[in-house]
Amino acid sequence: MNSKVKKFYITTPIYYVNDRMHLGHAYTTIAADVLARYHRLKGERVFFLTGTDEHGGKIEKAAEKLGKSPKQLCDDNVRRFKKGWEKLNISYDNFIRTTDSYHEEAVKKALEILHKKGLIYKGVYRGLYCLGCEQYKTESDLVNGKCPDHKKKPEIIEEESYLFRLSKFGEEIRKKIKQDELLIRPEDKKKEVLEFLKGGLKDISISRKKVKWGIPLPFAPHLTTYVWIEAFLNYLTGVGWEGNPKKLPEFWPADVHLMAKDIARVHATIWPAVLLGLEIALPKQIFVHGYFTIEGQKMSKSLGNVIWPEELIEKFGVDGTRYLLLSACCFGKDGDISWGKLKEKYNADLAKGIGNLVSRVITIGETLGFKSEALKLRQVHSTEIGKQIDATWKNYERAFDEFKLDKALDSIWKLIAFCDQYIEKKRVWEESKEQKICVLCLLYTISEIAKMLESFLPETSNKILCQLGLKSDEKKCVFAVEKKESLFPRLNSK
RNA sequence: GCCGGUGUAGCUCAAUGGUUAGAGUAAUUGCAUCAUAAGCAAGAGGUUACAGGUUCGAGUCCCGUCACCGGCACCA
Repeated sequence: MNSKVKKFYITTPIYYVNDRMHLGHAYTTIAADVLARYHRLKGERVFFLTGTDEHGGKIEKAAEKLGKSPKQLCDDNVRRFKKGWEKLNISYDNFIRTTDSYHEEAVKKALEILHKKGLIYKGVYRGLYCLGCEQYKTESDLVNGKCPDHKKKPEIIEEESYLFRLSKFGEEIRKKIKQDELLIRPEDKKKEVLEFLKGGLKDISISRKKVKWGIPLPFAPHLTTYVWIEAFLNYLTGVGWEGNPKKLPEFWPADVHLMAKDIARVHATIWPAVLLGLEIALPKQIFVHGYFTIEGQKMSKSLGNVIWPEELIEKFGVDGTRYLLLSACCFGKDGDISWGKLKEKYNADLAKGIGNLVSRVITIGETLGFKSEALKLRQVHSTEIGKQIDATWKNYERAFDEFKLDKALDSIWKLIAFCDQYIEKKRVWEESKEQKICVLCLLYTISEIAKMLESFLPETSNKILCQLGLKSDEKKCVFAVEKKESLFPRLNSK
């Protein structure tokens, strides 16, 4: 393997499989896919990891409710996740399940190491336990000192427990985050984490006595491992780590862990602490994106305002869904969506934007009989259109470097608008001396747009290149245009 | 309650303390007819949540209030 080629390792969180795939899962994963595709396009060696988190009390309970074994429940839901990712064109390199034996084996080794180093020690966990919920509660869970679900006062229970010396690493982690050795983006999330770390970290219990569905602790097999501790390790085992800190996978450290804001804090505390404990390099970056609200309200099943990814795909198509989610807001901030707004944007940007542009240019190309029409690239470079394309590539790449996915899309759409203006200005549908070269330049620009779209809308990108009948080498492009069906049919009122 | 964030055009969002607060979109008007009735252009649209303060100058900094969002460690 050529070590001079840059590598890019990106992860999504592993999703908890107690329920089906929702919009948040889809958003993170699509974003990760776009980034992975972009870096592949740049010729980098890319590894894109996603997967599922399958242990823990919640799964145990959900399975019990359905009369299934936990493993069965996981298998069923994993199938649904994978189907969803296939539908959305997610180009992951590995789908890890925390029940995979290679993961479990490596986790046990890691725990042994931490135990031997004294970073895991035996102690007692004291907590408020609600017999009704069969769960420990925090003070903030309680209403008037009682469990809100069972209206009962929880009991104080002590149980044998193994604790991880998280407290030992707080200061070191704070320094690394402050100095961007562990980069947390956007900036406000970094601030939030730093503020939290100021107060220091407490040791956490990493064993569970009452949860049976989990990885047994190697030094106390009657207890299972707390899910976070083992789940994080997927980022290592997913690229082939076998539990030896001296033998790290070639893709480690991760270039970026992508996630929603709810789990940013644990990723910025427990996970780095585990790595420091194992003396393994920290990931380079944690990138945190926001949530979607629906018409200003939190999405929730009880409000009945949930938008499922499948519904989006049905209405807007796969690429429509990918586009609408990523362009809905500034990547890294919260966004608000509604069916009305989504439809408006679909029509404006996809049907009337890229769809109509491709349609009109292809028609003109066909009318002119472009069955094998060559354009020498040097004929474009010095023109206004060539300059525009160069500028667009620059903006596009700059946006990607800063994870501004919405800005990258913006830059493409500016080029689309430029093409429409150009068509108008040159009146390219009319016969003239420069008509042919103008249309060829437009076809070329559209082929460049298709290349830029590959990361975001792989299917559309393909369809465009197919209609252009593009064959190219370093010096020229040859077009054999053929009109096909609309890229994004306009949606009418409904 | 504590910690952090957000609040800018009808909607989605921009704006290192420095011209007259900008884009896109929607609506309006004019032009165009290659195109999925799509395109181009123009005007209009603002008490920057509210109230005070610092400053020659505040959307930006400080104080307070309100609204919304997230986190608060055994749910993951």
